[in-house]
Amino acid sequence: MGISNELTESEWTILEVVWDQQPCTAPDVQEILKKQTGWAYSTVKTIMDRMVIKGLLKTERLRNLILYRSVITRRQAQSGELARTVQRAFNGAFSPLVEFLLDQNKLSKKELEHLEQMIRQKRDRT
Amino acid sequence: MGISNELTESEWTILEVVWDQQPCTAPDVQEILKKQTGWAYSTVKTIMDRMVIKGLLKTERLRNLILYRSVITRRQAQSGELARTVQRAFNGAFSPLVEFLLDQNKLSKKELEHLEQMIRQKRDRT
DNA sequence: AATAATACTCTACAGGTGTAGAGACGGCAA
DNA sequence: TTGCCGTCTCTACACCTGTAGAGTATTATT
Repeated sequence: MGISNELTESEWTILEVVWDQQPCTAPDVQEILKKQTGWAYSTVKTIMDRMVIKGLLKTERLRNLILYRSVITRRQAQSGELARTVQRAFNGAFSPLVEFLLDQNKLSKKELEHLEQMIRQKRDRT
Repeated sequence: MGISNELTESEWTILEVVWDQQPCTAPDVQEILKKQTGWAYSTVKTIMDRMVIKGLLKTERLRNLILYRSVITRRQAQSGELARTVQRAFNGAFSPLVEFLLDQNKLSKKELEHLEQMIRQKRDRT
């Protein structure tokens, strides 16, 4: 069913780290994000614990440590985010979204070629 | 520069109506959304006034009425939403997004054909 | 064993969002 | 002119999110 809740900016930030490092502790995450965000330890910990409550992360105790893991994969998160965007902004239809991308010149010539190839492959196999 | 603030679900809901009806009053919008959302008049009005403060809507007085208009176009809103999604979930790269769409089989055969054609056109002209 | 270091827990608070009731105000109908 | 109706304004409140300090517990060090 994918993920239904919307992820906040902070949650994405945390998840990126967790996906890379899991299982990991809150201090690990804080250390890694220190430079990028300037968050204090309690900040990171609070967000992570709230994410556990929301079912975004799960924990396991190891001695006196708490190890965090992500419940959803990066792919699931991407999928969810995209689905919501498409739902909200493009009224649920994917194709207009792609047309929109093309229209806005968001893609380079190389990317266009690449895509064309992918589409052809896909099409031939459908 | 596009729109920088993120739109909430409610704001999208309101904007959809305003884009269709502008200039329009808060009671207009409330009436139209009544069935869909069940929002009371004050709810609609409050959201709309907050949107004015945020610069999403603008107002004009006509007699004792307040007429609302959208400051941003639907296209700008879509663009902003998409940009944010791509930034957050796909690390800023558009191409992986489209590949993702293809991978997930989000597009029908017809849409694929259509896209292929569009891409070819685009490519030839770039 | 005493102390330092580390990680965890509790509590707090400001600002944003969803939601809306109650009251004020200005035109229009009787 | 008086009252009613539609519209607006003010105020409120609960919940979520960002942010973090202070205190407590547990482990490691000397």
